[in-house]
Amino acid sequence: MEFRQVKSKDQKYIQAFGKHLRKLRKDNDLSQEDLANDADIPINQIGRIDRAEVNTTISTMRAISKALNIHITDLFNFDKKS
Amino acid sequence: MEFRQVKSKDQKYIQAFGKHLRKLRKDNDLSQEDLANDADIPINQIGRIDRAEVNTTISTMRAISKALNIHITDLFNFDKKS
DNA sequence: TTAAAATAACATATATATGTGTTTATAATG
DNA sequence: CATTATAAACACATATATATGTTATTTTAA
Repeated sequence: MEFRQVKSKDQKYIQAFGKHLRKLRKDNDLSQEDLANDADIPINQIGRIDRAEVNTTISTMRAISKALNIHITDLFNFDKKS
Repeated sequence: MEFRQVKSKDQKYIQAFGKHLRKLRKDNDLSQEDLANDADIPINQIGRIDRAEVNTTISTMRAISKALNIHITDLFNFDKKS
């Protein structure tokens, strides 16, 4: 598969999303593995979202937000303007 | 493909998401076709989201929220508790 | 330098996004 | 009521991408 980034025109947005998720995770002192375990998703998937390799789905976002004990919309709080 | 629903354990959540999207769309007096045109996504896709046939992605949600002139988080406002 | 964490590089099943055409439902109108 | 138009649902098919898995390499921290 080689190094990849999401192809979407929303690449920058998805990068910001990943960066924000990483911050939320680190603020909680969680490793990718910790969060993956808590959210019950594969370890690698967290890294892939962090690095904007995927344009993830509602259910994955929901699993992550639950694991972080935040509302799903908090995952988008990096984006203060519409 | 026959009648389908998302298989995710978040099926109910995704149904609520779709129902909420339908309300937002109708509040703006938009047909599925109108919204699809504004968001530059296929006509059918709006209906599929409405009916919870898909577990949609960030980029699709973003396209829709832009077309509705709302913030992406508003698509989750049906869900007041975490 | 050792261990832990994260990145990368493969591969694959399943699902999203898309497209086209048909059928059904809803609304408007003569 | 019948008819027409519009909107939405349904049924099929397919390219691409997400989610997943495994292993190896690199980075970071202890």
